[in-house]
Amino acid sequence: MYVLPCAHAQIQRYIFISDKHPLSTTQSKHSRNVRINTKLAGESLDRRVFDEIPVSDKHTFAWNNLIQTHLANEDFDLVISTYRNMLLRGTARPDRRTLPRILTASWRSGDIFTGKQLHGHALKLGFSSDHYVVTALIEMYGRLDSVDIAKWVFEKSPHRNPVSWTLLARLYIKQNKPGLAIDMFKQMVDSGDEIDSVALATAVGACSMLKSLQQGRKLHRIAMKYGLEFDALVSNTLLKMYIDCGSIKDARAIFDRMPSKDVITWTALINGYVKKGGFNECLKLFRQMNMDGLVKPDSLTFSSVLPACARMAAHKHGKEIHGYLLRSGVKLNLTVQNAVMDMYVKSGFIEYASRIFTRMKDKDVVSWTVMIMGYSLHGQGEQGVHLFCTMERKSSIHIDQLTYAAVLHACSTARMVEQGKFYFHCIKAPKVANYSLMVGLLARAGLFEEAKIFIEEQKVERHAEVLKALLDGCRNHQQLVLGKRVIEQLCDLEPLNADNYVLLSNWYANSERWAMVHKLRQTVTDMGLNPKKAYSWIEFRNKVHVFGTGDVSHPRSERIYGELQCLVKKIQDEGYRPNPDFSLHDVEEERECIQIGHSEMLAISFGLITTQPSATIRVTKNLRVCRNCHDSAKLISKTVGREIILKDLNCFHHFKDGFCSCGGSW
DNA sequence: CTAGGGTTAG
Repeated sequence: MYVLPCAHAQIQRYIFISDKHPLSTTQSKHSRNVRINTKLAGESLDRRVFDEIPVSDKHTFAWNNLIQTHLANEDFDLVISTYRNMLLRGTARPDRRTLPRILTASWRSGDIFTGKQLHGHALKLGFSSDHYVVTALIEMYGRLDSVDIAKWVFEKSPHRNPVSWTLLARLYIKQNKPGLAIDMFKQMVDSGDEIDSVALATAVGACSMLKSLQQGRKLHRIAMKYGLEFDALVSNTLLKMYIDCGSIKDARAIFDRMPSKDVITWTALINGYVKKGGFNECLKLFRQMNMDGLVKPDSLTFSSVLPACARMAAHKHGKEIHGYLLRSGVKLNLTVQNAVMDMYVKSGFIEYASRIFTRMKDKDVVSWTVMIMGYSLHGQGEQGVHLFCTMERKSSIHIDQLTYAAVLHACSTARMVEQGKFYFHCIKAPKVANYSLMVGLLARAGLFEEAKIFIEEQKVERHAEVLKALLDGCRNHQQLVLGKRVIEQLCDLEPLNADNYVLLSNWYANSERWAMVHKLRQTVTDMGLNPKKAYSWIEFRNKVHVFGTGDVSHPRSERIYGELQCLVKKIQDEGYRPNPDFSLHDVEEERECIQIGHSEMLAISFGLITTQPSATIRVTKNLRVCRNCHDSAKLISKTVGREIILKDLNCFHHFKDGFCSCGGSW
């Protein structure tokens, strides 16, 4: 730490003014050091006061420039030592442009001691009402956790300006008190002071935190009144505010009205659509942005659009965007690389993801998590657990909830019950997702008693997510009695979720209790609920072809059904028999439909007739694949000699040579 | 020659 020369005793008095001065509380310890160190600073200095330093603008200008250079290089210690030398030489007085720079250096290097000395210098030099010096002081105290002093300086300053108001509002935001930040802004408006775009944007940002659409709209009106609505900063924060407050419609409205949009504008809206699940809209926007050609996407834009591809498993779009990313010259930072990796994992190309992962020099916790989860999703649980161990051994990465969730998932996939328990106990404050994974792990391994005890002990029986994990186990192990109990608990817990009644209805249908089936169906209709519909899709020639259950709307329907009938006949000749049990099936329309009309089979059939022989078929389904379709797909992969990759709600099924990567549990 | 600001991945 540097100690600044405090030449005159008077200066020290300015720093440590009195008991009432807010600075005084933490001072007593330091004041002795100051005196000792002041002596060390040099004999000659004791005789010199700021007043005796000649005023020479030319010299001060030179010092300021030197200081500015060091500041730009982030050499904060050098900034402070240069200032020290400036004082020791005594040929140039610090001016109102000098102090803010030194103050910046002091907070940037976390040095409040120097900051407080500078405060003294500012007073002595007569800058206590200079805007730049005062705001630099407020910022310094605020940044160095002396919020009360920052407020004190603000209150005592004779002229307040938008910068000082904004700094204070930001202090409230940092303390997670957005309401007070907005109050600050309102006071500023009421005080009649001029307001500017940064102040307004800060207040709008506080609305984002509050998620208050009402407050946000008020600020929007103020922005319009002051003619700041289409200031780049203001309109971008308004756009983000509408997204954070859940109104993508308002966000879109301001976007459409903005006369000029920059990369942040586009990225914010693209991201807004992704968060809402509007993946197609997001891709459309990304395309439009590139077609317009006025704005180039940056790494943040790519990091926003890639997850949309991942979530849709739109591998062709994803690959295309990856190619565009490489050609664009955008820097491949960790975030983008992780997003690319995840896109490949989620669209079925685990081997591409793995290759990128291996070549990455720097990996962070997200990179590892994506890859561990990736292996698990693709049925390679052991690989995932192995990778987790490697990570623990090789790097000092801080493992968080999501990483543990990934390794628990991998243990579940690999049926590694003991390891799973071990990792679960490593989690410091487990979340519901972690409990669910643990229940899923036990249930998948057929340890239903243990799962029940676990649920009771951890008191998580009131979480639908946990019960659904248990139900998945029941489904895989055909535990009809327990399954029904779980379904009833689910109906109890989520009475407005139509899917639970579908489960129950299917259970009754299986035992041919049609009265109950009709009653449940009536209940769903009466409550105005909509059970989920199943559909599957496949990309072909840059178009997504979507199929519903029993869908005959596709132009090539006849051919699709013909091919399917042919294939089913073939596998039946080889001994395949469908399973009549649909008791725990979770889509009603599918239970009723003949298996040949299930959406995943239609998509697979379409894939088979449209692609090269031996090409891999990639299909995605929005819900879980049905057991009969699953078993048929295994046999079909063998009959036609093709790999079929089917992504469903929970995982990827790689059907090849009559086997599936999921090992029969999903 | 000086001050406060907006978009990103599991």
